[in-house]
Amino acid sequence: MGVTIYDLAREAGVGIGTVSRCLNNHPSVSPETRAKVLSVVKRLSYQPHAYAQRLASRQANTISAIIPFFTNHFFVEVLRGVQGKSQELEVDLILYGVHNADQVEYYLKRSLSRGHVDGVMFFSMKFPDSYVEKFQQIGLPVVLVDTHHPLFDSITVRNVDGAKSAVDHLYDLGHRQIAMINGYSGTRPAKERFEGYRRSLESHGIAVNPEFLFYSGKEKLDGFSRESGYNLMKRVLEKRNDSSSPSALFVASDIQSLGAVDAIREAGLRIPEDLALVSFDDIELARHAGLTTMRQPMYEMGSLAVSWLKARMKDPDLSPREETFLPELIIRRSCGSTARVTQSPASGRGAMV
Amino acid sequence: MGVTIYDLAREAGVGIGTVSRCLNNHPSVSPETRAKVLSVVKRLSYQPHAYAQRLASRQANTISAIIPFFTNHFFVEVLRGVQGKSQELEVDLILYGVHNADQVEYYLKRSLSRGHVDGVMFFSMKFPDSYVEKFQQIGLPVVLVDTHHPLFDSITVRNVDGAKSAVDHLYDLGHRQIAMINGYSGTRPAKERFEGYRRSLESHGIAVNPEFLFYSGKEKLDGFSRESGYNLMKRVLEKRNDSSSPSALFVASDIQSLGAVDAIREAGLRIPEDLALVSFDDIELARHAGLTTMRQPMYEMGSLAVSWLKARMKDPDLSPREETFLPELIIRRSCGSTARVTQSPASGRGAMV
DNA sequence: AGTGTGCTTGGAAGCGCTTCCATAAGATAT
DNA sequence: ATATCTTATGGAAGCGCTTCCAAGCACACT
Repeated sequence: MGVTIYDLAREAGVGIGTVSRCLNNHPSVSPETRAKVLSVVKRLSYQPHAYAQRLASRQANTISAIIPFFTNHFFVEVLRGVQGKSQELEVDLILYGVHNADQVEYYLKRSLSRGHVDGVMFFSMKFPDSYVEKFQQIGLPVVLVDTHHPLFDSITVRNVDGAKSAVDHLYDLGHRQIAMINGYSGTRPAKERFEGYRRSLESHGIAVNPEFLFYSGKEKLDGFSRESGYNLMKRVLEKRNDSSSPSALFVASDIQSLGAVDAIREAGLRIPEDLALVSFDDIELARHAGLTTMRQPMYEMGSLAVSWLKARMKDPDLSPREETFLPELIIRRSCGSTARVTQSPASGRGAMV
Repeated sequence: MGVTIYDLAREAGVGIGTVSRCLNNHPSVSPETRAKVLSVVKRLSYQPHAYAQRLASRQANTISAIIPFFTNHFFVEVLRGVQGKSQELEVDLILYGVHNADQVEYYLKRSLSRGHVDGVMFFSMKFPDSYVEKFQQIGLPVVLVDTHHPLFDSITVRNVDGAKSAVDHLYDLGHRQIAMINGYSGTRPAKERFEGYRRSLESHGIAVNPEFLFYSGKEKLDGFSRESGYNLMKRVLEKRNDSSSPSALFVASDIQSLGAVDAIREAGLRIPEDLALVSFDDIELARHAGLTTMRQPMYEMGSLAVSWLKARMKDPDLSPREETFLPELIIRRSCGSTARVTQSPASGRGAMV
């Protein structure tokens, strides 16, 4: 069906080796021969057979990304970075979107299939221990993003420092009664973001008030959902009439913050006058909703993952690297700060809150 | 490096043909032999070499999606459908995200590479004429989504009918002065959505008032952007003090609608009391912002594209099919209708407007 | 015993490349 | 003119699989 290098060789009156060398820019081909072959290539509109190349050259020029799919916008943004860099580096990207836990194993197995991909990026989930050894054995490069394992490269965000900055910001605005709404306490982000909260308060000589801590249970998305934010906020508001009530809230994720906003409005309270809010992630909705939040450099993380993977493909014996990104405080209206940092019309405006 | 079927054959004391047959569930293998081989497969933790399989079997079991990347949420949702179905059908999905026009050709060429992919999905952009013939020649299946070409399968949305429903809805709510904010007039969506607007008005005996038509220029994203919505809305408001001013607006896209909302709030007007709004797309932000809009069944469109591609891969001589999806009216607060259709907490609540 | 039938099986051929080795043809040195 | 080195080339081998053909075997039927 297709035109092969044999056709090219016959047509150009040369051998297949020469044709191959022309196609791959091998130096030892005379200019005339090269020109002759390339003209035939054009004339027959030859297309190389990707899998034959991959089989013969023993590399796939393809990487896979195993990523929880579109549960929130964090991943969209990360994926953008991954895709951008893959393209720049001219590798194919196979997308494995995880919707439920079973799929993780399936995709890992699939990636493991010899020669299928040259490397794997694994996002935001616990890398199953049972597969660590398999990957090591086969020597298939792995880069972890937003998750960690000592034997693999990993790119994470500094949740502790980020959370501390968020709470510091509320403190600097004069707040002393700062509550926290968190996700499920068994998750790393929840633990680390609480730790940042704790450190900020302690550094200012404030003791953590257990009454001010609101954790979600081990529910859908580990509590990092709009619903959980809504429900936890209700509980915060119930306690409001007690002796000491919080004047500000640090919410562990933007998506929860959105739910919290709903609950606050229902109660007829104003943000930030009655309750100031700072959250975490900087998903797209946060910009729209005017949430002050800690931005994770998502695009950069995705992009870096691809670069690292490529590096590791070249030199598989590199020892594991780690990179941590520091979240950046994005000031919008929900915190009540007058110092607006972001100035673009789309973020400066943005509806309500 | 890896375990091959030769290793399996030697180890199990059978021939390579038999091994291959076991692996592929070929019927003519005795149960004992099969069991023996499979146990060896497990013991050596054999992994097939994807590209060798693909080379030998002459099919890639892979499809590619060429898609404008994350310019708006339409594509995220479509991609979700594509990914979900690909997984169900066990084909690999290569993602080609288009950021600028040059990449289209590059990706088409890449997909064309013999044996690389078994089919291509092409989204929301004009399929370049120069490539039509090439795909036909090679016989590589193509499915078009949100765009059209007579020689290929295509899945589109009925913009005209959708726009008509949107405007009908405003009419039913009592509005007679209905303006329209549109994207760049050279694009199909802009043309078709205007056509629906026109038909609705005419069916109610209302003449189209040129003063009520606001088109963006050929700017970024063909005017389907928040900025353009903001700017056009400003122009609408400037004209507001004239003799007859619109009481409602049909906006050609949610994203423009969001900009329009910004402008309306700046002017101190209320939605829907002073100005009712209906737009098009139902991106995620629309739900949050409480926009009444025409929902496109994005997930379904993506999913169907994969199904069709698979069908066409089986039977390449199918004549081109077309499917059109009818957008669905999603009533939220921006239109002022009291008949709430959507009741889920996340959509019923949702901030402002 | 002879012939046919259906089920299993082994392994060669072939998918379209890359790569290596041998060789031919010049170019340079002796 | 001969030896030596370079440079350019042809094509076999091999990547790991699928598939097809030939053949072995057991059994049944004349």
